[in-house]
This record gives sequence, structure tokens and C-alpha cells, in this order.
Amino acid sequence: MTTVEQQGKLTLAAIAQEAGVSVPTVSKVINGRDDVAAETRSRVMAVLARTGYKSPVQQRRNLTGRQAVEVVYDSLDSAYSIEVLNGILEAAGAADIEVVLSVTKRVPSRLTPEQRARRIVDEGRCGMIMVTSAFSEAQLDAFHRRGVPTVVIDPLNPPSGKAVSIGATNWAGGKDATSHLLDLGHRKIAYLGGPEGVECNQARLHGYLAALRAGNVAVDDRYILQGSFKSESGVEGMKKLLQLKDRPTAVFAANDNVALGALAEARRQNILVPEELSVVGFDGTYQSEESVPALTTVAQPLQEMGRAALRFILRQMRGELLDSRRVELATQLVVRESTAPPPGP
Amino acid sequence: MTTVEQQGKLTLAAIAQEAGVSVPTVSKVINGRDDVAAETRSRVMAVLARTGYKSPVQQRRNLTGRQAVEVVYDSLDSAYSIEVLNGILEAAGAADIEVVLSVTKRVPSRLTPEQRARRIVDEGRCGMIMVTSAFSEAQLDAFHRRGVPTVVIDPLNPPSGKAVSIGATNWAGGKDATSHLLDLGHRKIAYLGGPEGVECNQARLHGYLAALRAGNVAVDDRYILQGSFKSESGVEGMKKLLQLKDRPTAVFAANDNVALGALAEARRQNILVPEELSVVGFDGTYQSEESVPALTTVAQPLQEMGRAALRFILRQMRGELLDSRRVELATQLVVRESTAPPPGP
DNA sequence: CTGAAAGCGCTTACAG
DNA sequence: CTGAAAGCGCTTACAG
Repeated sequence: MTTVEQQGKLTLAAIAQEAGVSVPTVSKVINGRDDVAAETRSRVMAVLARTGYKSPVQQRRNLTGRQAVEVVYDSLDSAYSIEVLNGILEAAGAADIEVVLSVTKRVPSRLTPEQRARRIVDEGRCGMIMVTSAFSEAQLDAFHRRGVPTVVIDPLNPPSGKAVSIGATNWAGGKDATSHLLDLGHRKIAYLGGPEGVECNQARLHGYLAALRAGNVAVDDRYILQGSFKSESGVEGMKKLLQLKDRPTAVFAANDNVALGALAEARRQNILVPEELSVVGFDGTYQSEESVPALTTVAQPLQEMGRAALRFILRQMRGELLDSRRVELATQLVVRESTAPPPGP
Repeated sequence: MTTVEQQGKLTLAAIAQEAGVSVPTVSKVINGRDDVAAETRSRVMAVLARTGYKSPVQQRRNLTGRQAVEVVYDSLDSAYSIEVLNGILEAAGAADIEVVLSVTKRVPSRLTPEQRARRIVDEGRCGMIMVTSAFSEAQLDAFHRRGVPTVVIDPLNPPSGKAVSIGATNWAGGKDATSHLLDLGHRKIAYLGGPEGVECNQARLHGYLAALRAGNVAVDDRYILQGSFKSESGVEGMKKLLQLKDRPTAVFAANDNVALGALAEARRQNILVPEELSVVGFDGTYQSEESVPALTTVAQPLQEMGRAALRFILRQMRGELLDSRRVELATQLVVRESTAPPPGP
């Protein structure tokens, strides 16, 4: 067999010989420098992965510590984020992997993407999970070059080939929610949207549009609002909708927070839900269950998304080939008390 | 002054020059080899200590590998836990310390307290923060013996001398909430309690009792219920209270979740809040603000509690003496829409 | 983009 | 015991 595997000494020189390149070239690959041809890089990376090369620093670290995954949230401020986090923690606990958590919005990093990537590699992270996080292509690229598996859950920007992206079937979920309202007899259905540029919000909106089209209901632009994923946005949006001369009889909200805000505003204006107005949310967090009336919503498998993210890291660590760079887990419409047929004329 | 301290480069060569020996000799001292004269050794050690020499491995660890604090939650399932976590993350980010997060309820550890403590020390944690976590005295003792600073936030069991304990002024908060209701004219005030054995719940209950006593209102045992900190508990408790012949006109709930559950049940039974029933919560999470009616509550400085926990770790790392092993941060009554004078007879 | 060459910081083997 | 010399593993600067 090959020289490298026979003799136990794993040095850059051995890797270089095996890969048919020079020692400096291997060094560059390991340090994520960009002046290496893609083909050369992948050949060297393959040898590194196969032989399980560890830098002296990593070797020493492996003696005591466990593997750790870096989890980065944009912000940690909703039931959504906790549920995903619980899924990650559960899968990490089962695999005996540490979770190092950080939040970018509250504590902005002074480091460049390149420095952050280097730090994370030096600290021996086995992978990286970003949750609803805005990341630069440069950042993903830095992890990719160093061979750190990266998974993004519900990315704010469109998915990149450099990371695995996990989400739910937002389009299908949006379609289901809207179809449910159509089936109840609603024709005047509003979409109380989230942040305009965000992928998953776009997908939900297009699911809504698709359902309307399938139901032969004309789209009314006044019924389509943009906002944020916070409950204030539901309050504000609801105010606008209720000022319209031709009010909608149903509202599909971009997520549960927005739906709960809409519910609160309807209540303040003494509009009965579901008798006078139906409301559907998205997410299926515990809050949707506890509200009065209990919220009809499109449940995402949030914990499962967290678990899946960690499992993807594990599989990439083992060098398995992934069938797909983008995974969508199924949503499910949960009908509760906030939806009913529209009021008679 | 000396050469070493002027130039920032701390290498074996610099140490050797400073100590007036050769590089190999310094190397031997650092590696604990015994073929060095005692006098030479101590001279070299003195320079090493004075200059704070670190091996390349240590240097790199210091540059990139940061200190880490272990944060252990009992469970992560409420706005309360997120807010505390955000405080910890913020202070940790500011101090450039990593947060390694784990949850015990969902992922029970197979390790003994002793093994867990050993692992945490081996992994070089600079401290340990436990949040509303049940911990054994053995566990705290294991950390204590190894000199790992430990802070417990809202401990489930009574505080131990082995750890610093952080909480809010639960007793005073309970008293404030109840006094507010008394001031509004209520005399029939229920306490919708949390889990019976838990410290902070006990303190809130006793604050409630103290306020009643101060207001010359007799305690009615039928008005004091025990439950959990979850909203179902508020629903169940409210059902019981509303079945009483002599219903209370006001409810002080052990926390916001319970209060929200009470609000939901009142609504289901068409009881108007605050016209027919006043409700006060405890915690002051964002959920209390967003509910309809907005909840009057005793706000805890949850983020500040998280920040304080991390700051205590830092101070103990620096070897500072602590003035106190138990800290209570001030609560504040926030009056919103869910409280009003009792209905007339 | 690649790698020969120089260099860095530390360790080891060994002559004195 | 000490340190000059050789060596190790990695990185850096730069010529091609």
C-alpha cells in the first residue's frame, strides 16, 4: 500500500509525497490560503481526510477535549430559535459533541471573515451551524477551503454551494395554509408577510400566490404586506388591513409571531376570531398552541431541523458524500381554533 | 531595561540571552529534564516567569483558543431562559469568552458528577454557570475542589456555600405585586404558585403572605395553589379558582407563563380582565408585553442576571475576593393593563 | 499556481 | 552540566 499509511508518522512531508505535491503546497491547503489550484487542493484535502492528518496543535487537543460544533445565531429571540437550538443540543448530546454558541447581532465580532474562519479551525471545530444568519460568501468560502463542514438553517440570503442548507417546505406550507382558507370559503385572503428579502418569506408568499391561482382567486395587491417576523409587524399590518374599505376575511401570517400580533390587534378592535376573521400562522411553536383562540398554523419540524443540521455535520466529518446540498423537511398544517368559514354577507 | 521586555518577541532564544544560557538549556528547563544544574534551572525559571513565556502551542491557544465557560440549563423552554442566555452571551462576547451550552433534562449525562467535573476541568473551562438547574452537592463540591468558579442562577434547591447564587428579589417582588393589588382595593387575592419546593417560588409566596399580613388581610388557604412554571399550570389553577363559591378578584401568578395561562382560561370563560379579574405575573419577559391585555408583572432583570453570572466568573478567575456568595438583583413592578380595582358588589 | 530555498522556533544527540 | 551542531516540522517570500 501507500507509504503514508504504513509508517505512523503523519507529517506534512508524508502528505505531500502521497499527494504528489510539495510540502509548502500542503501547508497552504491546511491554512486555507487561496493561491492553490482547485484540483490540487481537492487532491491534497482527500489525502488529509483519508489519513486523518492533524496539526500538532490539534493532536494535542485531541488527547483531552471532545469535538465541538460552532453554532451561530443571528439573534436568539423567539420560540423558533429555542426549538431549533433544542434540536441541535439534543443531537449533539447524543453524539457527545460540544455546542459552542454565539450570537452575532448582539455581540458583533471585530474579526474579519478570514480571521473568524481561522480561529474556528484552530480551535478544532468539527463543523459550523448558522441559524437564520446573514453570512457573507467570503465567510462560507473560508470554511469551505479549510474543509469545515457548514450547515445553514433558514438562510437569510439565497443558499450557496459552499454550505448545506436546511429549511422546511415553505412554498408547500404557504400553499397549504392558503388552500385551507380557500376550502373554508374565503376569497379575500391577505398575506401578512415577513422581511421582504428573506428566502423563506418569499417561498411562503409564492405558495400563497400559487394557491390563489389554483383557486381562481385574483391577487389583490392591497392584501399583500411586507414587514418583519416580529409580532409588532402583525399589529401594524392588521391595522392597515382593517382600514381597507374591502377588508379581508382571512389572514395568512408569515409566522406565528406575526399571527399573534394580528390576533392581538383584532382583539383590541373587537373583531372576533374566527367568527369575523380567520388567522393562520407559520412555525407551530408552543406559543401557537397556548394562544386564545389556539392558532391554526403550518408547523415546521424545528427541532428536527436542528437535529438534521448536526447530523449533516457528522456525516461530512465521516467523509460521506451528501446526496443534496439543500434539504427541505415537510411542514404540516395544524388546524386549531383561529380559522372558520367567512361570515355571511 | 532588559532586551527581552523591549522586543515583543518571546522566544527561547530571547529567554536564553536574558538568562545568560544557551537555547538548548532553556528548552530542557521548560521540558522538565533533569540534566540541568539547580542554580541554572532557577535562574531560567525566574526569567520565564517574569516574561510570561508561552510555548508556541500555548501562544496559539491564547491567540485563537479562547477561554470557555460551561453553561448548563435544566431545560431551555421559555422566554425566561432565552433572556438569561442572551445576557450570558453578551457578557461572554464582550470578554471574548466562549459559551459551551448544554441542557440536562433533554440529554441526560451518563457521567457521574465526579466524571463531569473532571472532564470540565480537563477541557480547561474557566467557569461554570448553572441556570435553574438541579445540582447535587457532590457536583458543586467537585468543581469547588478543583477551583472552577461556579455560579447558579435561580437554583432549584437552596443555595450552597460552594457556589455563588444569583437571583432577583423574589420576596420583595412578591410583596410589591400583592401590595399593588391591595392598593387597588382587592382583598380576595389568590397566589397561583409554581413548583412547591423551588426556592424562588417560595420567596414569592412569602412576599405575598407578608403583603397580606401588612394589609391586615387574612390568608385564605383555598386561594394558594401550587403547580409548575408552565402556562398549563395557570390554566388548571384558574379553573380551580373559578369553581370556588367565593371567587378571588385578583390573581398573583408565580410567573408570566402561569399568568398567561390564567388569562387564557379567564378568556375562555368570558371573564373580563381587568374589569372582573386582575392578574399580575412575574418575570417581565417580552410575552408579558405582547399579550392582550398587556400583563402587569414584576420584571426581573433577566439579562442582567446572565451578565452578572459571567462577571462573577471573571472576578473569581482574577482571584478577586467576593463580598457575597448570594446576590439578589432588584425586581420592578411594571403596571400595564391587566390590573384594575375590583368590580363593585 | 507551484515549489526550491531560506527561515523560524524548538528539540535532540553528543562532545567536552 | 553545558551548549555547538544537526535536525524536525512547519511557514514564508519569491522566482519562474
